[in-house]
Amino acid sequence: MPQQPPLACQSHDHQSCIDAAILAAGRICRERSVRLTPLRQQVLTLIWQSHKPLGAYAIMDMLAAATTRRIAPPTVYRALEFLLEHKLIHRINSLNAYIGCPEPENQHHSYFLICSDCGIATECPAKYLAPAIAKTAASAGFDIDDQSVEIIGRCPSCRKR
Amino acid sequence: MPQQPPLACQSHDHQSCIDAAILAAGRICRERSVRLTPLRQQVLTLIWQSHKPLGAYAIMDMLAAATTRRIAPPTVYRALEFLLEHKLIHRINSLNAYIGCPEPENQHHSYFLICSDCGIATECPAKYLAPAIAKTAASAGFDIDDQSVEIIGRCPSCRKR
DNA sequence: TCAAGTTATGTTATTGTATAACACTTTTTT
DNA sequence: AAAAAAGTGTTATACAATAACATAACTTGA
Ligand SMILES: [Zn+2]
Ligand SMILES: [Zn+2]
Ligand SMILES: [Zn+2]
Ligand SMILES: [Zn+2]
Repeated sequence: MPQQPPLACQSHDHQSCIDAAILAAGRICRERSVRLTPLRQQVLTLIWQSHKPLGAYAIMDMLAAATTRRIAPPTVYRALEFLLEHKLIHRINSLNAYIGCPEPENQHHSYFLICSDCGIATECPAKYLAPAIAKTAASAGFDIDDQSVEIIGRCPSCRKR
Repeated sequence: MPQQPPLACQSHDHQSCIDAAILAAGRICRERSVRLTPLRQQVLTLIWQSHKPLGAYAIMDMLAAATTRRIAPPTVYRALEFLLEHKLIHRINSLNAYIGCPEPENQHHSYFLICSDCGIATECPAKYLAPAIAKTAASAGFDIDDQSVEIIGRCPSCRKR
């Protein structure tokens, strides 16, 4: 089996990840006639500071630090809600945290590999998972609305150490 | 594909689900020389009152109602921790809720089908999912520690209506 | 059997996560 | 410009989980 360590686990030009995410968000919002307001863009940018899922309260603190005034939870949660709705970010249920979607323009389900060592979470290919989930649900007569797959373990980089 | 609606979604003799769970829990605890105290058994029984995942605070309220005195969170969380440790219950991350394991004596990963209509959650067969997850992780060079699969949708009973 | 050690539960306080309700401002529409 | 809609601010509160320490109950081994 060919091993393909996720980009996020390798050292890479991360600024281009951020730039691409902001550009894509702009395109999507323009296309859908919804507003990528300064606050929403700022939250998205904060989330994209790394490939590690970020909690709502961490985002709150970063916003407060950046603007030098208090930011209340609803402000953050509304921005998160918007970003989730347009699939610009995903929620990692097992961590109560949020992470940027690297391909918001391609509709897809998000399956995650999460390293418990370095904290990086990466979306993993649907190749095997999507059909397995479809078959599992079908065999039980279930209609799928949404799905959450979170695989916790150690990423290739952390395994080496 | 043969359709096999989960037992939990059909009308069935649920008392026998409860009895079986308590019996199995007793066997397991005896075998491992750990104590299924009255509190732990009571919490397990409450969780088994239905096939719907139950939140910690709901359990707290039910305990308080049953004993007519206040029960504090740690009391419940410690019981939950014990039951989780021995795999007598599972946690549903997307709901912050807990559900009984129907086969605690067979070691297995727990994959869930959750009906957003009636609230019932059922463990689904690992047949397709386990190898798909293994392949996905292997192809990314990940070492798996733990996994969480939660498929949200509509169960066969709710689809009919 | 009784003291010592261990395990379990009680209690109070606090931290972390998320939403409700209402006020105010900005943007869009007519 | 007025009305409507969308977004943000603010306060309060609900829900989820843990920390720290006190007390009670069981186990163990002289
Ligand atoms: Zn990057
Ligand atoms: Zn790692
Ligand atoms: Zn049943
Ligand atoms: Zn249902």
